Amino acid sequence: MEAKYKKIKQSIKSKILEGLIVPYQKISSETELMEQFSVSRHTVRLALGGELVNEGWLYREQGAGTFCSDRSSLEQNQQYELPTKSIAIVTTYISEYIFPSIIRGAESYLSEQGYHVSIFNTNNKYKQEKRILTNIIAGKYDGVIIEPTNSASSNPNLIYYLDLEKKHIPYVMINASYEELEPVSFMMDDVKGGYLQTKYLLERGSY
Amino acid sequence: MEAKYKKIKQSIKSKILEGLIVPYQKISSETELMEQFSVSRHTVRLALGGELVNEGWLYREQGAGTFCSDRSSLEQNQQYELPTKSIAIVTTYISEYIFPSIIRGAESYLSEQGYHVSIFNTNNKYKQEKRILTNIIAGKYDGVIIEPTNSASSNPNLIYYLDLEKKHIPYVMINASYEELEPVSFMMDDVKGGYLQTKYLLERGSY
DNA sequence: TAATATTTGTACGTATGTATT
DNA sequence: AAATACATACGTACAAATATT
Repeated sequence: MEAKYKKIKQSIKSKILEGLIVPYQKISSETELMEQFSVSRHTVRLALGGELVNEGWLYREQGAGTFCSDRSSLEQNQQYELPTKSIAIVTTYISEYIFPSIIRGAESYLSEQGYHVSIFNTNNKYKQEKRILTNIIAGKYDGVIIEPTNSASSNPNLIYYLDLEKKHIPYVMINASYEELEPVSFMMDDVKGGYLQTKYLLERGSY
Repeated sequence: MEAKYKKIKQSIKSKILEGLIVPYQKISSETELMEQFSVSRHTVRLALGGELVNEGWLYREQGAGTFCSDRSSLEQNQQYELPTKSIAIVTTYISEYIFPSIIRGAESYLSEQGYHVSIFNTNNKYKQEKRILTNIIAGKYDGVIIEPTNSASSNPNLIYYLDLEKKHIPYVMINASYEELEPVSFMMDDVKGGYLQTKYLLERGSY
């Protein structure tokens, strides 16, 4: 570590680790560091602009100064939490006629409530529907609006719908209903329907 | 992205993403890059020595040269548990005018490729945008098409966009771009745009 | 083996631009 | 308006590691 700029880096890094520099605190300016370490500005910038910024120790604001980063959020990088509430809307084909109206109806209510909307299309294939359902059941979503695959015939994924019920994940069907299933099941396809179904979904979700 | 060194960075990054430069391949020397781009050595080093090395795109060996990193091992560390591929589309208001066209353009291509589309709306609020971005970073998605919040001003969530880059999650911006960000960044808002951006995203995703 | 050339690393100087205070 | 602070970009020189002759 004979390089001058590396000594400066280590000095600053140490102060951060020791708590002598705390998040959002302004550190010495480039000019001041030049004097403190008796080096050129180029060397100071070599020290500041490299890893210290890139690895999240410092951040710089042109005209303002160089500041200590708040690493608390960054260190939990592996621990990104899931968002608060998400509703999944599953359709057979996203480009289908029902799509825009359902989405608009649902979104106008959900956005008021601070929910997220995730949209999936099954391509009317059971395999995809299964994958989506298992994904939803895994716990990522708090409610489901679904247009079941092959509405008319029996659905091999019924077991997953039953799982939804077991997990108390409220769901609403559009354009279909299965006799085997107890739950909230409608048949609607317009804007008002989207809104009402969504509202219903959220009310059910609060038990 | 008017800075000379940023253009050089982007040029090199693109060649890596496009496969024109493969892992362990030696790239042009600093002297050659000086001539190719008609800039000083200082500017070349500004381009090479920053994020490109720090984020694992390049590695340098004194006396030998600058080489393309092998990122395959790095990427497998952030194991995607997803059985299938998902693309997230983030807009400010789902009901906005750009939404239907973007969705249709994107979906028409994505459904061919067997991808899922998830849609989020930020309500043009940083807090929601942050929640969505952290969710995406958590590894559920393989690509992002995003209309950034408050396109015009600086975005406090820039750090999460940088995280996207670190995690090598390809993303495309619509209706905005930030100078602080290197990557694939466009400005489009029609159906064809949605299609092209999506196609681009998938091609980038296959490195 | 030895000398030379190439390539990246460190460090200095200077100037101007841009953003903030 | 002026001062401060970081950003970009030109230049030079020499050191250190590697590659080539």
